[in-house]
Parts: sequence; C-alpha cells; structure tokens
Amino acid sequence: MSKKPKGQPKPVRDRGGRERALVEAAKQVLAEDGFQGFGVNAVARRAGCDKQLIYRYFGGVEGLVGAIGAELAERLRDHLAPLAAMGRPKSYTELVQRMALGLMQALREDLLLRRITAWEVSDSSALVKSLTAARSRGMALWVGETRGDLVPPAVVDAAAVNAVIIAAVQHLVIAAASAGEFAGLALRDEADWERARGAVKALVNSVYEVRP
Amino acid sequence: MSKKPKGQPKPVRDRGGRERALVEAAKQVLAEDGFQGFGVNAVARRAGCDKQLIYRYFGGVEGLVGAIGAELAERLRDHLAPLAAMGRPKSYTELVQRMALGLMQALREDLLLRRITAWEVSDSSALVKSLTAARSRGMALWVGETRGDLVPPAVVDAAAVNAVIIAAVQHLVIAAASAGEFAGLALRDEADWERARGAVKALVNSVYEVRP
DNA sequence: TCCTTTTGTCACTGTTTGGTGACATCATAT
DNA sequence: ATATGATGTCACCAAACAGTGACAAAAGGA
Repeated sequence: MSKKPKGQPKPVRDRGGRERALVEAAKQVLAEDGFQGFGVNAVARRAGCDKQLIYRYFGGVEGLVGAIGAELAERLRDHLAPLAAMGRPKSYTELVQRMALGLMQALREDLLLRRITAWEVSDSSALVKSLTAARSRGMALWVGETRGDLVPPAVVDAAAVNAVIIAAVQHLVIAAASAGEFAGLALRDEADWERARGAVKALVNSVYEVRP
Repeated sequence: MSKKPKGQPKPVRDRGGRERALVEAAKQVLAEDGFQGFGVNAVARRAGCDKQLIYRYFGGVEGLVGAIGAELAERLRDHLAPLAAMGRPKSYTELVQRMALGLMQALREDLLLRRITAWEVSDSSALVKSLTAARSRGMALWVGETRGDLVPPAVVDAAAVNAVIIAAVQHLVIAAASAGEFAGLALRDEADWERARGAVKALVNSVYEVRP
C-alpha cells in the first residue's frame, strides 16, 4: 500500500458533473430540510464534494440559488403544462380558475416549489428576490400563452382580485403542508382538498360573474 | 482593581422583572430579526441578562415561546377590538368582511404578529404549534363574540371559503411586507392597500350574496 | 446566628457555521 | 520536457450557537 490506490475511489475531475451535482444537492437540501438548514456545508455534504467548489464555481451560496432560479420558471411551466392540453378557456372566469387550481396542484405536488414559496415570505434578502422573479416569470408566461383575447369584466379590479386569489392558494397549500389544516379546515385527504378547490372556484366564479 | 466593585451596577435580584424582561426581549428579537436569528443568545443579549435564566425560568427556548403564545390571543383581540365598537354586523357577509379586513389591518400594524404568521408556515416544529393554536384561538374568540345569530347561506361551504379568505389576507400582508408587492400588485402606500381591500370585499361580497 | 435556597453571572464545553489558504493532481499548451 | 492553469480535497480559522457546571451574593427560615 504505497500509494493507497483504493483510498480515494476517484477524484472524478468532471466540472460539469460537479456543478450539476451541487445544484441538485442544493435543491434536495432546500426541499427536504427547508431554507433553515440551507448553506454551503449542508449542500456540499449532500453533493459529496468539498464546499470550496461552491465558492469557485458559483461564487458562493448566492450563485447556487441563482442556478436554482434559472430552472424554476421552466419547472413551474412543466407543472402547468397539463392545463394547456385542456384547450383554450372559454371565459376569463375559467382562465383564472385554471390558473388558481393549477397553481394549487403544482404546489401540492412539488415540495421544492412549496419551500421556495415559504422562503419568499419569510426572508426579504436579495438571495430570494431572484427566486421570486423566476417564479412569477413562469406564471406570467403561462398566463400570456393561454389568455388569448379574454379580458376581465371592467367592473372589477382584476389585478387585485387575482393577486388575492393567488395569495390564498399559496398560503393554503404551504400552511397545510406544515400543519395538515388551516383556519379550522382540515387539509389532509383528497376530499378535504376538494372542499378547498370548491371554495376557490366559488370565489372566482362569483366575483367575475356578470350580474344583471 | 481587585474585584471590580463598580463593574456590576446592580444585580437587581427581581425574578418577576427578569422574566418579564426576557419575554419582552424575546418578542423584540422575534419582531425585529425574525425567527431566523431567534435563540437563547440573542434573547439574553437583548434582555441584558444571562441566558442561564432562560433555562432556569422557562426551561429553554420552548418555554419562552410558550410565554409569548400566552399573550398572543389577547394581543390579537386588542387589535380586533375597534371592530366591536362598530356595532353588530348586519349580515354574514359583513361579518366575514370585517374579520378579513380587521385581520389585514392587525397584521399590517403588528410586526410581531406578522413574523409569527410567517414562522407558522415555514416551520412545522412543535415550537410553533402553540403559537398557531393561540392565534386561531384569538380569532375564534372574536368571531364567537360578534357572530350573534348570523349564519352563512347554506349553498356555500362557508368554512372552506373563510379559510381561503383568511389565507389570502395573511399571505398578502406577509409577502407585501417582504417585497412591497405581490403577484404584480404593488402594496406600498395606502392607495395600493385600498385596492387590496376592495378586492377582498368584492370577493366576500359576491360569494355570499344570495342570487335570485 | 447559621444554614439553605434563590438569584444572577461567569466560564467553559462541544458543535456548527461561513470562509480561506495550501497543496496534490491532472490536462494542456509551449 | 516543462511551465501553466484547472480541478479537487484537506486543514484550518474566527464566530456563533446551545447547553451546563461552578460560584458569589443576597434573602429568608431555623
């Protein structure tokens, strides 16, 4: 054993692979442990390489978050893709409903999206701004694609109403994932979520309904 | 300088006062630095006494959070008190509107409430559960007091709808405090917030409106 | 008075964190 | 072959963290 030929399995020497491994590890850490335990040590540990590489290749944890953000818009788009297969919405009401319920489903399915959304409201650091930007870019992209020529009724402040709807969906899903319920409404099995969907649909429906 | 007789101004020896000072410091740290920087060191530093006292009098940081929770229901009640002065709401719609807008105002005014609400969705640890419980107790208390004999229209799932409304308000205020806007809706000056209030009112109004 | 308990502070441990300098190794260009 | 830069790992640093044992001083009961 002059040189320990088995001690280090392989110093692989593959920069691209390491970078990808680091971003992947960062996403895993963020998804599983949340933004609390997020840092260079945890990510490097999970990626199985030295944290120095994070500084060298990404300039620190900021660059790593930036790399996650770069994938984020596409990731959200993928989640909303099935909605596009349903064909064009017939009314503005239907458009907003789809957006709200699609976002709800996406957040329920995607732990990382959920964690990032929670991060956004708990931290005003510049770190998170890029993530927020990427996420809303993804949303705006989808809306732009499927809106067509549908316009909201002029009597309501659609921008404000939609912001409120989106806020509701985000908070509901995030809080429910933490506690299994919110404001007395159980949110565990699919029947519970059907109630939530029904409420959102009722709200959107009634607020955009043209009244005689 | 054999014993530094002037070094310690006064070891006041007032347990009750120290306990109150620690809880007060804990609230300040939580409000100003958020739950990220929250811990025995920060609280003891702010309170100007040794962290050992936290362990002795509160059994650790959990007991400290519990003490905050104990004040929380009352704190929320105080914020909602002005609403009670408006007299009984004339309809269920008005009841829910008041609750939603009152909660919005309370969260906008009270940094601590906001931080705790953000904490609740970002952390599922047992630490936070007591806070969540205290907050919803405060809400339920107020609703129970002012509901009277008002009942929601039977056609809508009021529990689900109200949960959605509350979620919207909480998320909107918390996110806006972090970023100054949400989902493209600026939320800085009072005119912006008037749009948000209008949207919430419109939603509540239309969903609970009995249609012919 | 003496003894015990309470109150408050200090000092220390062990761990984790972000961050950096040093070094061996491999690839490549000269 | 030899210099140069890229890649990867290790060892270390100072700071902050949670938690604990020890000790001095005061308060109060015997």
